[in-house]
Amino acid sequence: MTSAREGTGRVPSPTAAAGGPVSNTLIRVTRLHIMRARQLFRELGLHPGHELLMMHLWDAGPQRQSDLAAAFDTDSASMTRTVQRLERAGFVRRRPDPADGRATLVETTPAGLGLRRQVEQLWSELEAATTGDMTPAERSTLLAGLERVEANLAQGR
Amino acid sequence: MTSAREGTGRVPSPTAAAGGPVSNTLIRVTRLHIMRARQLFRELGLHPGHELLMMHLWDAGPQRQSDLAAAFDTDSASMTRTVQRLERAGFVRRRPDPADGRATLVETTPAGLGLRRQVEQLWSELEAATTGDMTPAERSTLLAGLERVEANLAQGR
DNA sequence: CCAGTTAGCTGTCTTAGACAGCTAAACACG
DNA sequence: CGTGTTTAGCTGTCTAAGACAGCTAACTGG
Repeated sequence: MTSAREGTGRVPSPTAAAGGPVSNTLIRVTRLHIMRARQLFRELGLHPGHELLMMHLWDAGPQRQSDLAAAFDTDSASMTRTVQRLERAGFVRRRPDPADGRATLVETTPAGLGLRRQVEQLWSELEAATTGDMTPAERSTLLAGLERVEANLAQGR
Repeated sequence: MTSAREGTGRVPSPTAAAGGPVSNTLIRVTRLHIMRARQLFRELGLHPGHELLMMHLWDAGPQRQSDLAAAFDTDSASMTRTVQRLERAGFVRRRPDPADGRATLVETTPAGLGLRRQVEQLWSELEAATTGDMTPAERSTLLAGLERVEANLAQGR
């Protein structure tokens, strides 16, 4: 492997750049992370991503579906069905927005609220499984790097 | 509303999830990363994940489906359909494994090979969009952190 | 009041992953 | 040699996500 980087504009093939690219590793890490999350939350009856929606509701209180769709950067159609699934599972309920006859407010049910402790517990376990062996300094370095990446990817959308 | 495109895309912070919210940030980064990848590869007719399969075939040559399933940590049924889709798109073909009558070898077609340059180009663009503003040192710090996380998550599966 | 916009729902399409059941080939062992 | 087991792959079914189109009902601004 030549340490000399070619300045000719040809970027070295990612496949040849063994172990190199962040994207590659990020994809692998992501896969593992989501698998672990799925495994942790499945026993609560939550599908991956739904725990985030529940956490949002716990934090922010009743929300209109349109706000939820915006917060999770998805489509109102997708959010409709996600909320329906959570409603069927008994974790959220909907009621008409008194301030706007078109809108519905989504809020947690008591059953959904009862999940909170467990979800937060599992969330901590997930975090521990992810960064458990890191020092606070290492963790915050990683976090800073991820936030750099986030800012990079968020720009130019 | 249907738009939701103007949303911040930020997944709300998980309560007071004590500790380092690496998981949270990872999820947000992942979402952005996959969206960018989708956007880049869509024009080639590749769905997210398929480019990885193609890269694997380019690097490793013809592979049995069972090996592909193992390499991508999925099951043979899913791999069957993924390969069928890529076959329908004309990027791979299958032929019986001469060494084992039960197995089929998956290999790139000329059309698939013709994609290689473009995929590698896009892959570089993705990498640049991800870490473009980082110094090599920062990039390798991030990579090391991600690999730590990968090792953490891989253990105990 | 009317036109245009917004909120939400439904239908349809494509993809993904999981799981079960099936065939056919390979293999191991008595 | 034959028989039973394992392996490779396909198909069907279920659930879920995301995109897109079309629709109704409600709100809003002129």
